[in-house]
Amino acid sequence: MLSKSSKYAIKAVLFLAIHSSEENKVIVKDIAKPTNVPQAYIAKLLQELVKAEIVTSVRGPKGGFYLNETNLGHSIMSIVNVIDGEDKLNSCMMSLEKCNEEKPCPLHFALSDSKSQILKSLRSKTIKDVVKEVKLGASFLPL
Amino acid sequence: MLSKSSKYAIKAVLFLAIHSSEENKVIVKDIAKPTNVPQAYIAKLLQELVKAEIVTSVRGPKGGFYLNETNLGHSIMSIVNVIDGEDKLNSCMMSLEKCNEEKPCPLHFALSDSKSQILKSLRSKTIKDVVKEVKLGASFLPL
DNA sequence: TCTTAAATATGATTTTTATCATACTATTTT
DNA sequence: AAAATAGTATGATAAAAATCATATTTAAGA
Repeated sequence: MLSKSSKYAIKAVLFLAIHSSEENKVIVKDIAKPTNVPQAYIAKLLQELVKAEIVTSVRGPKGGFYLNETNLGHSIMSIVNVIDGEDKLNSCMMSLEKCNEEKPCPLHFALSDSKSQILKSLRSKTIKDVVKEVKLGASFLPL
Repeated sequence: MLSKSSKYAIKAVLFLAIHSSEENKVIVKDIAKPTNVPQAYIAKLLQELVKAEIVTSVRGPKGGFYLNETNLGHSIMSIVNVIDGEDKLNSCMMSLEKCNEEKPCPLHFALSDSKSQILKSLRSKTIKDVVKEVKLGASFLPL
C-alpha cells in the first residue's frame, strides 16, 4: 500500500513536525538516525518534499529542514502523493485498474469500506493532527 | 499493500473458482487471457499455489487447473501468504517493523482500525465466499 | 574573502520484482 | 510406442525501487 519511500517520507516529516521550527532547524543526519532511514536516501526524498512545499529548507551553515505553519497544515496523503505519485493509493487493490460500484472488482465489496476509511483518514489528517496523537504516546521506532 | 503478484494470483484463483471444476479443467492460456496476466508469469504463480494446495493441477492432454472443494475453502489471505510471504501484510503501515497498542507508530491510531478490518476480511473470506459476491456483479477487468 | 557547513543535483549501483524463454516430465490418445 | 498436450523446473532478462556516491551550490562566520 505505502511504499517504503512514502513511509520514510512520512516518518521524516513527522519527526520534523515534532522536533523542528524556524529557529530550530534539523539537518539530514539528525533526521536519518532517529528515524532509522538511510541518510542519502532520506535526503533525496526531502528534496522532493521541499519542491512540493511540504517541508522548508535552508542551505549553508545553520541551515537544515523545518516545518512552518503552512507546512504543518498539509495532509498525510499529500506526502504520499508527492513520493508515490497521485493515484498509487487510489488504484484498485485487486485488479490493476480502478474499480467502483458499477464496475466492482471481485474484492470490491470485501475491502472497499475499509479502504475508503483509510483513504479518508490519510486525506483529512494533517501533519499537525497526527503530531497531537504522537505526543500522546506513539513512538517512531517500534520494535 | 498487495503486490502485483498477489493480485495476479487472486485473480487467477477466483477465475478458476468460477470457471473450473474437476470435469472442467482450465489451461494456463485460458486463465492468462481473460484475467489479463502474462501467461508465463501466471504459470509460475500457479505452480506455487499448487504446491501450497490452494489449486489443483493435472498434467498432460485433458489436463489443466481447477479448484476442488477443499481448495475453495481457503481464505484470500492464504493466497497472499503463499505469494508474498507470511507477514508482508501484517507489517506496520508506517514504520518498517510491527507496531501495536503499547508501541504504536505515529499513524497507528489513524489507521489501525481500518487496517485490521481489511486483514480480518482477507483472513475470514474464503474463495467460495468471494465467488458468491462476484456472481452478484463484480467484474474481472474494470476499466 | 576564504573556509566550512549545510542542502541540491545527478547519476551509478544494488536489490527486488516482474517478465520471458527454454528444456523437461507426465499423461492421454492414436 | 509414438506423438501431442498439458504442467513443472530452472534460470535469464528487464524494469522498477531502493540505496549509495560524488560533485555542486548556497549561506554563515571568521
